[in-house]
Amino acid sequence: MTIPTARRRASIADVARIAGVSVGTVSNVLNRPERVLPATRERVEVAIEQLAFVRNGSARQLRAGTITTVGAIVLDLSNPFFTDVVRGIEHRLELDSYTAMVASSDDDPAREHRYLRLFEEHGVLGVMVVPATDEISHLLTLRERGVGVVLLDRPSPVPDLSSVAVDDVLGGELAARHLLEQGHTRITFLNGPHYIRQCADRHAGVVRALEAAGLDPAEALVEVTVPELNADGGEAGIRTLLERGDRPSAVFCVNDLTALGALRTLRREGISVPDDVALVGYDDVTFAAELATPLTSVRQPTHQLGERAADLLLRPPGSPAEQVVFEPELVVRESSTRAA
Amino acid sequence: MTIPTARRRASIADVARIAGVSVGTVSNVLNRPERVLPATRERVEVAIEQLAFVRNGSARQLRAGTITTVGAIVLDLSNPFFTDVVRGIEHRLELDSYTAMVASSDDDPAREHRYLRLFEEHGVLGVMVVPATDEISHLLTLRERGVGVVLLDRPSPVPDLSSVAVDDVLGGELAARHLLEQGHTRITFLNGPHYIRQCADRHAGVVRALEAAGLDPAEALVEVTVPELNADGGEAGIRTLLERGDRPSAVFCVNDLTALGALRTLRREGISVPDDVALVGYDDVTFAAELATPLTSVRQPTHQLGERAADLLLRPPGSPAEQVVFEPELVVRESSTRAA
DNA sequence: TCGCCGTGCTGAAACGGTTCATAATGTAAC
DNA sequence: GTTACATTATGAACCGTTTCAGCACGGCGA
Repeated sequence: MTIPTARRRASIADVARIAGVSVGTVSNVLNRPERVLPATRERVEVAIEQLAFVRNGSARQLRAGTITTVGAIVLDLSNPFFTDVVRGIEHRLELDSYTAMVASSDDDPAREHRYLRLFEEHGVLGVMVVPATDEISHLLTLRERGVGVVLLDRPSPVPDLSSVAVDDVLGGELAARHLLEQGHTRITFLNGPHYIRQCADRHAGVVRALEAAGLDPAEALVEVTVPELNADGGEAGIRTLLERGDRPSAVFCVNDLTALGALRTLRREGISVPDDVALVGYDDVTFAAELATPLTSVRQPTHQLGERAADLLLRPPGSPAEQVVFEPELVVRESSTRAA
Repeated sequence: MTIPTARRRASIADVARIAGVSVGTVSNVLNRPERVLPATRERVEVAIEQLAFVRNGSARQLRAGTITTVGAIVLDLSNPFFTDVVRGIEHRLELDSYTAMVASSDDDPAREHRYLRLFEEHGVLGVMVVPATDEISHLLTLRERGVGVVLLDRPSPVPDLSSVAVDDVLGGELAARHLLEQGHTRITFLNGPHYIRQCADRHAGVVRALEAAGLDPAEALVEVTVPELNADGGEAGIRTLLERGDRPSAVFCVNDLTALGALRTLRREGISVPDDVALVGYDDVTFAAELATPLTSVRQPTHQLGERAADLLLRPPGSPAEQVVFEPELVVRESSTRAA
């Protein structure tokens, strides 16, 4: 058992003493080396090395107010969508030597508040948040207190708050239009509840595509609400359909996990994808292309989403707010294209 | 365009003035409310509310030395294995109201160093690190300076450094033994290069299983080194085999992504899994169970890995170092069990 | 010789909390 | 009425930096 040496960390004063200079000079060596004579600088650097001196970030920040840290809160770090967004954020921050504190709220507003408070106490420059609920007044008051705020994956409801989102209506439209182009005249949509903005928007997109094709959504669209937005939800959705005796020809799933469950269940029932049923997912997760039947999916520019959010946050204070909306892209694979 | 109010954040002195008490009393309200008369406390709380006062974490930490932040560095946040580990860490930290700063090093030692320095400057209690290389002397010196260190997913090479890892030798053995029990007498192993510890260990496990079964590894084991540890690597591995005219009956893949590529390629060549070839993966990623042919895989206790690491880090200083090694578990699914 | 200027360094104030010795006040015991 | 003690509140010292007014010194022009 080793007793950790509880020896106090070396301070700038210790360095100054060893080097035979004043604390001000040590600080200059650290922050404006050009103001210090090379000979003096050398002595200070040797002392720093010798003491293994590491600046105390708290004192530094307290005095200088300098902040190179930002916060990011996403709903779920185990969802590839959000981890990709975070990668984009980190990527952009690195350019300016900023660093991110990352946390997941797990859809829990209380956790979101806890992390926001922590970030604020640590004096972050700003935060990027995927809000757990539609209630964002706390983010507005946070901003009033001087903390930068950028909404992630959610368009801002007020014009003076920056946000970065993806056009989910367009995403739904792309998916539906593709299926219509494949000759289908009736689309089954395995969707989540409409109080989730993404679900409502994607639904609106499907409706738009149907109307553009001269079809009546009341007839041409069958919407099935799945209990969960994952593979089990997809399985349940397909079973519901089959039990009603409704055998779809084209299925659009609100995300790839749901599509995965649908695919599995259709197969087990002896229904071939894409020969009997065309299937389209959403998110284009990494394994979508790797399935036995590669999955057609709507890809969102996750990396750019994060990069742009960080970009907006790092702009000089006083810059006008911006609402950025990215366009999703359809990636066509085997699951929706009947073999020639 | 809104001009952000550059108004200074309210300080504890402001609160004291408004409430008509001293700064010490405000501090007591915040930290030891039971020492303050309810009436006084009330007045202070009203003032806090009124000023929207938020403690300055830097000043707090500078003076009190109190630290409730820890750092975690993993190789790649977009790998589900690591995100699950991080979830475990967060889960454990939450019990004691600690918070984690998370970063990914991308296998880059320079990034690892940069984040470690940042964490140290911010006075973290300790760090949990999946080291990017075998070189860990910087972690030892970091610990000498009073920062807690726990190695993640890597057994410690020195006895007085704590670590949390999974027994990869056992994992390899479990996979191989399972295939042998299915009646196979020759195992093909799609593996990565042995300088990656996990690959070398899993190989050793396979050898152990073969020897235990009385087989000569020189004959019963065919190892194919794949160019990448992902689906393309798996595809390449299978193609190499088939081009040599070697049609395996049992394939063990070093991870699930590799297995995915192998599965896809075998299928395309008209080789059935599991009827013609038994297939086993490693990691038990979320979609392993969701494939058209659900994949047998070696599951690692990722969540526990993270929880335990955080646990070790939070122990009182001076606690003896511990090397924790978890046991992996085989999850048998269709891909390796020939239909009866 | 004197005054002026630029360079390099010094040392103390300030940042915003926590902590602790001390003061003020009230209560109980004798 | 005095002493002893518990309860609350006070305010100054302190944490380790950055910043900045000012000092020492040497060189230069008049």
